Amino acid sequence: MSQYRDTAAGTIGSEAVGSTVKIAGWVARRRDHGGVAFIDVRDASGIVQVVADPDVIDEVASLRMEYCVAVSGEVRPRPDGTTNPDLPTGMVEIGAEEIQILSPADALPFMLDDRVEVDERVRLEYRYLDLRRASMAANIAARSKATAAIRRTLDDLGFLEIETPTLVASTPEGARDMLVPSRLREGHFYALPQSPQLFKQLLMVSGVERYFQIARCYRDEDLRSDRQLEFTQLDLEGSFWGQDEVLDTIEQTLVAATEAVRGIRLTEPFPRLTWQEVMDRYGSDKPDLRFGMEIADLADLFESSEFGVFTSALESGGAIRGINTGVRDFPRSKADELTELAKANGAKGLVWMVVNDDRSLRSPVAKFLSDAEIRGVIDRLEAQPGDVLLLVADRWKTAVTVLGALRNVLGRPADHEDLAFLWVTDFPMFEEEEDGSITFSHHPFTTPQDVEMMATQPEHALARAYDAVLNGVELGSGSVRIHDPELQRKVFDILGIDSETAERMFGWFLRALRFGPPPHAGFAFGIDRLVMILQNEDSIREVIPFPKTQSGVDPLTGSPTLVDDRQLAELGITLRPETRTKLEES
RNA sequence: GGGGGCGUGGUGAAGCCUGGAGUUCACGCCGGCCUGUCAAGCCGGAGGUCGCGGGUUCAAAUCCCGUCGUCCCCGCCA
Repeated sequence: MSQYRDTAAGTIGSEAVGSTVKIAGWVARRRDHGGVAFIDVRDASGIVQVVADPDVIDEVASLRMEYCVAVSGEVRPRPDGTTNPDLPTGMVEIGAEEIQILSPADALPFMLDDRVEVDERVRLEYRYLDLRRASMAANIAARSKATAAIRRTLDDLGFLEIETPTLVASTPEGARDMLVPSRLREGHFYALPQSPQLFKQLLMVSGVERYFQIARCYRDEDLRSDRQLEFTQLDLEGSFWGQDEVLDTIEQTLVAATEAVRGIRLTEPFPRLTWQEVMDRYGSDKPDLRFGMEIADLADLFESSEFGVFTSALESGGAIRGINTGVRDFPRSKADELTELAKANGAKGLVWMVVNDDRSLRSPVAKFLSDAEIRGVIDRLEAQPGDVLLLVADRWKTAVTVLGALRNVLGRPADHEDLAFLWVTDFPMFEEEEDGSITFSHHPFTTPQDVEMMATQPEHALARAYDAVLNGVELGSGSVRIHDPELQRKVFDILGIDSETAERMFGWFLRALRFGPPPHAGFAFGIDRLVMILQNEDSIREVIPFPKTQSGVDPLTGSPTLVDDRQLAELGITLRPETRTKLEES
């Protein structure tokens, strides 16, 4: 196998008894009994127990945790009563004949088992040690299995894997660009791609027809447990395609990745729900379908109510919606906490009700409601004694999103043992900004479902855009692209982008659309997020070997760093005075 | 930009609310004993500017203010 070893430690079983093996790896544990010592040697394949006599092998006394060693010896069965059923190699042990210390290790900054949760900053500072832990090694392996399965699937379907540039032109739309100064053109900047979007569309114009890429993407926005400055997407595009071909193909990659990582075969096709439907039923465009607690429309029950909060909401065109959160303790403090949460999500207030044994209600608003209204709510929400009901009367969007947020807080499973994939289709074409202006909800190259509607009632126009969702997490999105320059111009027009601006920003792309572009559609989903959930982790950082902290710092390498003034000079860059001052102060 | 949690020997925690000597527990580290352990065991030892700065007080890990780091969330993320 190599000069250092001929056998993988974790693969040694009873069938190897009697043979002489040479293994190499790290000292995971050392149990020194004086007259005999046990050394657990770990390599990438697993752990095997080495037994050594300190009187025969001098090295035993100096072995410490995480020393890198090579051991040769005879595989033998463990004596009766000393086998270890928790270890795949637990029926055997290696009687050491020679132990060679390949390299020693300093005392560890933290223990490499999963017994205690070490501060993440320290883990990142010594990430190479952190990655030796079984759970992290498993995450790395799972990620590799997932991408391999995706590549296999797409290769079988005839896709070409094609790289696109990572030094690209900055565009003012979308997320903040990560910028790279140009030395050859002083004062000019490249941007790192937020996605290969326009390049993959150009490849369609080029006649590629089936493209994919496992692409690194960059967005200079604030970090979260599911967001890093750089992340990896499966990016994919197909010519002569509509939505169905995209969804079917992406589904195959997700099925293959899940099977590779979890060993389970998902049921296809995944549920497909429209944006309107998931908003109405779950109050989110990325609903978690692992639990019910669906939102009910209660407006018709209160049309002639005496309760002003409800009637005024309805009179102003709003909605009254509610959820049944089931039987739970509901002290005043909980009610206050949920009300705060509702307000933080934009609601004016939250109506809570607890169903009494006699099917009356314990609620601050009970006295304003008629018996018929109370019966109506209980029936509509299929409430039983003890159930806690939550109602919001507000603008439709506010009512459902608030209840959606409450639903997640109250019902979401703690882990990702179960998997609930779904498609959300028929997204709105545009959404309204806080200042009332209109912006695209996907990206400006998305085909509208109805051109007429888009022009006359853009706020109600739907797009041929769709998202993949898993366990309440947005995996990714895609759309049927515009391949008609005239239609593209209309979309820019509605967005308030005049033809001069469009020409300046995307002229090179619009020109390509004048050379016989095929109809095409595509998708991209986050590999990090997918593997995170498949591996039952709550942070994307657990499946990224070398991630950054929330402030964008890598504690291992210290990046980002200051650079030499000479380097800045070559780029024609001077730091702003206020920046210099800030740096000098710190 | 905003809200919240955390910061105590190398690691993890308790102590903080209700101020009174760096106190405790587990892991690790160093030394010793030990021939069947697998989180080995037993005995002994070393190791801390309680993140940093300021304030209150006779006295601050503990109370107050600021600051830094980190995590979670809102904004942001076509």
